Amino acid sequence: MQTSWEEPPERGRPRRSGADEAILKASRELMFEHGYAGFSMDEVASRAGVGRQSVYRRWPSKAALVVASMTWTFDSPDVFKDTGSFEGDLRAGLAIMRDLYGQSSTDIFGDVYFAMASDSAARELFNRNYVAPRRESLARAIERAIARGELREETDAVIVSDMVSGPFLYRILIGDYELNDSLVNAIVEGVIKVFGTGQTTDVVTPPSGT
Amino acid sequence: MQTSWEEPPERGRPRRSGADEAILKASRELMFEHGYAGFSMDEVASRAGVGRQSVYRRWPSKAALVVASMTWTFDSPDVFKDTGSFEGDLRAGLAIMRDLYGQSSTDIFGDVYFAMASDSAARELFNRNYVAPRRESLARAIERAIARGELREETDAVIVSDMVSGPFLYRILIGDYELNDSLVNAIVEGVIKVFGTGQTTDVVTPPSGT
Amino acid sequence: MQTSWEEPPERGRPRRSGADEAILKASRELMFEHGYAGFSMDEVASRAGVGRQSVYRRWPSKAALVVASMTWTFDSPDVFKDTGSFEGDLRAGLAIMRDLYGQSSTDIFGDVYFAMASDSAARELFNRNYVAPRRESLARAIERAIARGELREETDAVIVSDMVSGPFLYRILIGDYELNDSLVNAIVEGVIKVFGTGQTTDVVTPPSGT
Amino acid sequence: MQTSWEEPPERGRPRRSGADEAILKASRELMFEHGYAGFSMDEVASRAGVGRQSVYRRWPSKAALVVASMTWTFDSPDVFKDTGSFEGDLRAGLAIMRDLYGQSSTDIFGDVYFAMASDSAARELFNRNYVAPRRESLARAIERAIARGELREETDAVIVSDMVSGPFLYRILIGDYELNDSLVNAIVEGVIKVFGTGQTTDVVTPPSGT
DNA sequence: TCGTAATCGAGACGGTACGTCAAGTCTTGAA
DNA sequence: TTCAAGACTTGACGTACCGTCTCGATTACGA
Repeated sequence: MQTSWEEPPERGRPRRSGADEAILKASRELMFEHGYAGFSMDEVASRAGVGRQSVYRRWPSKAALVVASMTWTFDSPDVFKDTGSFEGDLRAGLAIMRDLYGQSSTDIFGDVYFAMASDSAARELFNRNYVAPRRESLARAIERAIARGELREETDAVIVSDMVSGPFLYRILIGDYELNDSLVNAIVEGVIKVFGTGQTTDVVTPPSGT
Repeated sequence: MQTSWEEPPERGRPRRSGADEAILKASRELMFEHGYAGFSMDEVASRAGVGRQSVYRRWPSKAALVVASMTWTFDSPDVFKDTGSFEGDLRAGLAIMRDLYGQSSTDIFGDVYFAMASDSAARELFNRNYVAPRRESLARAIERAIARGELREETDAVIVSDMVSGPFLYRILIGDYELNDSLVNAIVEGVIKVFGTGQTTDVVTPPSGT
Repeated sequence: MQTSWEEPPERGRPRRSGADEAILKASRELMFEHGYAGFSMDEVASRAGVGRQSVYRRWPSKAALVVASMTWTFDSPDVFKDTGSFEGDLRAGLAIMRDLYGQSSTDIFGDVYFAMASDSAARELFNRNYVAPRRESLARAIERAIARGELREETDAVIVSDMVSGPFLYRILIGDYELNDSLVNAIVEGVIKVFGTGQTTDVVTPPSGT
Repeated sequence: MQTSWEEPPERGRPRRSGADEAILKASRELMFEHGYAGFSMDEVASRAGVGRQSVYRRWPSKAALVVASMTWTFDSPDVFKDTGSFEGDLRAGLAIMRDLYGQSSTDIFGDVYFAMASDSAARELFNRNYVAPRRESLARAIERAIARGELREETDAVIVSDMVSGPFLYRILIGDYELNDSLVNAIVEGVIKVFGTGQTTDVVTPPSGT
C-alpha cells in the first residue's frame, strides 16, 4: 500500500528505509493517546527518531499524515471476500468493520474525518487509499451476486455502499451505542430486501451473528 | 432555541441584544467560507462587530461556538411530521434533510463532527440541540406507525435512526455524489421492508419526490 | 529614548511596563554571551519572562531587536559636550567612545553592523537612535567651534564625522590593535589641521591623554 | 591568488577545473542580489551547476565562502603604487578604493564584516587575503615617503592605515553620502599635515580627481 | 443620585504548534 | 577520489491563534 502523497525521486541518497513506517506508527500512537488536537509534528518526529523535515518530505501537512496513518492502521484490503453467497460476503465484511471500529474510541474517527475535510491533499489520500478499495471490494461482491442471480441487474453499487457503511459511520460518530449484531442484521436484511431477487444460493447463511 | 451554554447573570449591564445572533451568523459565514480550520475567534468577533471577550462570554470555546452555530443553522425542530402514513413521514423528513444538507459543501460536516469530537461540552450541546430532537421526532413517527399497524411492535428506533441518517451522513462526508431521490427511495424501502408489517395505510404515498 | 520601532496603540490593554526593558536586557545578555548567531528569539523571550509574540509586537525582527538592544546599551546622548574648546570637546567625545567600545569584544560590533545591513527596519532604528544623535552632537560642537573662530566657516560636518568615527570603527572591526591615545591624538590633530583656522581659545588643551 | 582554504589532495579524480571560479561567481552574484541573509549554499551550488558537497569541499563554511568571494571580487593587489610622491600614491590608492566600493550597495560590506566576525576561519582568510595586502601596500608607500623625506621617520603605519581606510569604511557602512573627492581630499590633507615633514617632492600632484 | 455590577470594544499577555528554511553532514551510483 | 543529487538531523524563524487578562468607558438597577 502506498502511503505518502508523492513518489520519491530516483536519484540522490535514497530515503531511509523504515522511516515511513516509523512515522506512521508514531503518528498512530499519538492519535490514540491524544487525538488530533494534542498531537504535534514535533512529537511525531521525535518518537519516530527522525528529523521533522523528513516527515514533511513524506506528507505535506499534519492532516495528510493523520489520514495516512489512520488509513494505514485501519487498512484491510479486501473487505468483502467471496464466501459463496452475497449475504455471506456482506456479513463477513461487516464483521471486519465491526471488529475494526468497535474496539476504538469514537474520537479517532471524528478526527480522521476532520483532517480529511480540512485538507485537500488528505482527502485525496483518504479517498484513494481507504474509500476506493472498500467500494471496489463491495462492487466486486455485488457483481458476483448479480452473476449468481442473488441481486437484480440494475443494483446501484453506490447506494448499496451508502446503505452498508452509512449506519456504521453514523453510529460511530454520533451514537452512544455499540456496534452490535442487531445493526448488522438490519443492514443485511435491508440491502437484500431492497435489491435482492428473492432467490438465494444454497449456501445456508446463518440467521444472525458472526 | 437555546444557543449559548449558560444563562447570563441578572445584574449589571445587560448583554447587547442581537450580539448572540450576530456572532452565530459571522460564525456560520466563516464556516462556509473557510471551514473549521481557517476560522478564528478573532475573525468571528471582528465580523460580528464585537469584542473577543463577548464571544467567550457566550460560548466557552471555539468548538462550542461552531457546534452552536451549525446547530442554529441546520435547525428544524420537527423533521418527521405526521403526514398520515409512516412512508409519508419518512419521505417528508428525508426531503427536509436532503434540502438542508444538499446545498452545503461537504466540508462543513466533517468540521462539525470534529468540533464535537474534540470538545465534550460541544458534544453535549450538539447531542442535546441537534441529534436528540431529530431522534425524538423519528421515534414519535415510529410510535405512530406502530399504532397504525404499519411497523412491527418490536421495531428498534435506534436502528431505524441509523438506517435513515447514516447513508445521508456517509454520502455527505465521503461521497462525491449528490443527495438524490434514488438514495431516498432505497432508504425508505429498506426500512419499511425490514421493519414493516406488510400493511399500509390507505393514504397514497407518492412514488418519489420532495 | 525610544527603542521600539512603532508607537503602541492607545486603546486596549496597555503594554506591560518594564517588558521593553526586560527584553532589551535579555537581548543584550545573549549578545554578549553568544553573539548574533547563537541568539534566538525564543531564548530572549524566555529570559525576559515574556511570550514570544510580545517580542515581535515591539520589534519586527531579530535584526531590529539586536540593533535596538545594542543602541540602548551603547547609548550616550550627548557625546561631544561643550568643554570650552573644540579640541576639548573632541577629546572628551573620543574618550567616551574609546571607553565604550574599548572594553567590548570585537565581535559585537560586527554583529550590529550586520544586523543593520541586513534589515531595513533595523537600519532605520540604528540611524535614528544611534548615528543621528552622535552626528548632531558633533555638529553642535562644530558650530560652537566656528562661533569661537576655531574652525573655518565652510567646515563640512559630515566629513569631520567620517574622519572622527571612521578610524575608530575601522580599528574595532578590523584591527587587532587596541583603541589607544595615539590614535585619538592623530584624529584630533588631523581634524584641527585640516579644518582649523590656526587660532585656538585660551583654554589650554593638554598635548595628549584622556 | 589563493581562494580556497585547503589544498586539494593529489590522488583520485581531479577536481573539476573552473568549478572554483563558478562557485565564487555565483556567490558574488547572490551577495549582490540578496546580501548575506537570503543567500543559501543550496542556491550557490545550483547556480554554479555544482553539487553542494563540492562547495563544502572547497570552503568550510558559508562565512568562509562569502569572505573568499568578496575578497576575490574586490581584489587589487597593489593599491598604493609608486607614483613618485606620497600624495600621489595616496590619491591613486584612494581612487581605486573609491571606484571599487563606490559602485556597490552599502549592504555588502556589513555582511562581509559580519561573516568575518562570526567565523574565525573566515576572519583569518579575510585578514590574510584582503586586509594584509592593503596594509603592506600602504606601508611600502610610507617607507618610500620617509625615504623621500616627505613623512617623518616615526610615522605609525597602523594609524595612517586607520586614518585612510576608516573614513571610507564608515561612510560605506553608515553614511547616506557618496564617496566623493571632498572626502578623499580631507583624508589626504589630514594624513600629510599630521605626519608630513612639510617638504614635498617636485612631482606636481594634481589638486584633486582620479 | 450615586454606587455596584456587569457589560462593551480593544488589544496585550503567555503559550504552543505550525510550516518553512537553511546549515552542515551523509549516502547513493556513476565517472 | 570526485561528481551531482538529494536524503538526513538540527534548530531558528516568523506567523497564527487559543483562551485569559486588563484597560477605560458605558449602561442598567437598587439603595
